[in-house]
This record gives sequence, C-alpha cells and structure tokens, in this order.
Amino acid sequence: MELEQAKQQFIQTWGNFGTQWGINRSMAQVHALLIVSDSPLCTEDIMERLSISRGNANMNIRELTNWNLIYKESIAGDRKEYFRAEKDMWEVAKRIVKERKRRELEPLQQHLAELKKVEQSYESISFVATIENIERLVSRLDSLSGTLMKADEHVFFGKILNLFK
Amino acid sequence: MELEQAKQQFIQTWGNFGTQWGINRSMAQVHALLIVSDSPLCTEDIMERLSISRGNANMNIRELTNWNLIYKESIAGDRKEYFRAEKDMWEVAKRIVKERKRRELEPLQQHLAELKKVEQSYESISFVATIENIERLVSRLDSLSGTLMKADEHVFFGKILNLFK
DNA sequence: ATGTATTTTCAATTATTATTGAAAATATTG
DNA sequence: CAATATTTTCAATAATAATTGAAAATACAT
Repeated sequence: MELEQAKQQFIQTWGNFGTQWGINRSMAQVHALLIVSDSPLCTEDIMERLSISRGNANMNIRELTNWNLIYKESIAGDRKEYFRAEKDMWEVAKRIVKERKRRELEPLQQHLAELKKVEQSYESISFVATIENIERLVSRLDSLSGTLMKADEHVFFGKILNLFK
Repeated sequence: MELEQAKQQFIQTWGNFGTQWGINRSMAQVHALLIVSDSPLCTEDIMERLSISRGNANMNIRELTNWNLIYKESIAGDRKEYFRAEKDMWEVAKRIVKERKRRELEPLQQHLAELKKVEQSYESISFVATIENIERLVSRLDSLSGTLMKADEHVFFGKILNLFK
C-alpha cells in the first residue's frame, strides 16, 4: 500500500471509530488528518483534504481545540492559523478521558444525587439501592480516570500488569 | 419527588447519557426501565411505559439481550416473554466493556496491523511510528479491560487506589 | 481609517439514524 | 390441524444530527 492511501485509510477508520463513540465523523477525521500530517495544516488544507465545507472544518477545529487535542500554530509570514495535533496517543487518551469526565461523569453524578431525594417508602428502597449502586460505579470510574490522568504511562501499566499476574 | 417521577427521570437521564456514547436512546431507555423495575416486564409493558412502537421495543430488547444486559424470564401460565435486567451495575459495566472490546477494539487492531504494511520510505517512517503508538495504546486499553473483567470489584479498586496514594 | 484576508456564525439543506406499524413468520394451544 | 397469540421483519416515515455556504464579524496591514 502507498503512503497516501494508508493515511486516507487511517482517516476513514478513525472516523468510523469515532462515530461509534458519539464523536461526529468530521471531527474524528480532522483529528486523524492532523495526526498523520507531518506539517501543520490550515483550514483550507483541511477542507481540501477531507472535501468538507469551511463551516464544518472551522467548527470541528474549534471543538478539537476545546478538547485540547490540537493546537494553533503560527507560520512566520503567513497570517492564517495553522493546526497540529498532539501525537502522543497516550496523552490523547488522557485528554479525552479528562474531558468526558468533566462533561459527562460529573453531571451524571449530580443527577444521581438528585434522584436519591425521592420520598422514602417501602417501594423506593430498591430504587435508591440501585441508584447508589450506580453512584458507586460512577465514582469508581471517576477515581480510575483521575488515577489514569496523574499516572505515568509506563509506571501505571507496569504496576497494573504486575498486580494481576 | 415521587417514586414514579424519579424512575421516569432516571430513564430520561440514562437515555441521554447513552446517546453521548453511541447507544441509541430507546435502547438505553429500555435498559433503564428494566433496571428500575421490580418485576420482569413484557414487550407490551415496555411499549406502554416508554411510548414506543412494538418494532422498536422488540429490536432494542433483542440488542440488549445480545449485550447480555437483560435476560428472558418466563412467567408461569403466561405465554409472553418477560425480561429483567442485570442489576449489579459493576457486572453491567464489565459486560459493556467486554462487548465493546469485542466489537471495536479487536477490529481496530486488525485495521492498524494492515496499515503498517504501507510501503517503506523516508516519508512513511513517522506514519508507521504513529500507528505503532496507537497500537500500543489500544493494546493497553485491551489489557486494562481484560484485567477489569477478571478482577473482583472490591479487590480491584482497593489495589488501584492504594497504589497511587 | 480603508481595504483585504481570515474566521465565525447560523438558517437552510442534506444525510444519517431511529422509529413506526402493518404484514409475515413463528410459536403455542386446544 | 386450525385458530390464536406472540414475535419478528422491513419498507416507509419521522426525527435527529451533520453539513453547507454565503453573509457577518473580526483581525490585520498599509
């Protein structure tokens, strides 16, 4: 397979993978494109390479910036903004986890806490127990993600794997 | 808040949460309904409680069954099929992880392996390095999920948390 | 300040995904 | 084996989400 072909394929694969996780295809594809690009790209470049509109490119670039997955980079003598991706994939994973935690786990925890305020009764006992069960799970995922964030990659996995062998 | 109201709210919340993770709203809602239901429910019950069509109910019940998140249950003297949900949320988490691993991580690993077959050249070096970086990440997620699956809840989190304090 | 390049916004459109519901298939009963 | 209950399928429809593109806003240079 040729290099350009392989990159194209990767962009496709990453896009599909994204949609399965609630990330829209274009966003995942812009991300993939920047990951496999050796030099920073501007909006025009991205529009061309992915055949998407300016609006679409702009919106997803912004969103990826919010997720801390890509950075602005200026090129001397050019007034356009260029973008490059974080290429350390462990770092990428950590940032995605961090962001989803903030955007989803935390709000979910609040919702669950609200639900426990249901009026007490014989019938509500098992409901509250279930909610508490979920709270426990969520707070565990939460600590796990916190741990993940702080842990150095090598040390973390080394210890995990040793723990259970 | 009243119990029925709280259950309704939970179903809503679980549904929204699902959509953010690539699971369709109805499926998440059927799941939620069964989680908070004290007795097993049949298709009719589910249709009514969620105001969804027979086809929709049937399809999502089947899908939840494939994910091992709900079970068929028969009620003596009734010829309809009834369903109940696994209520141990740790178990639920493990099954979701197991299923997503099988459906997504494994195919992704195959794709990545393919991409490494790109023809060697000066330009392809960094591409292959990136792919290998991703492979490493994926195989780590893979072991982590494997570990998760076998680990007892308490032991697992106890050890994790001790590790990093 | 004026003109030009660049970025952003957002209503309209298109594409995708989910849902319906009636018909077909299957299972169960007497 | 009918008759009936139940489940499944799937083409049509509806709902949702993504995308476009041109206009507005902003940033920059002279």
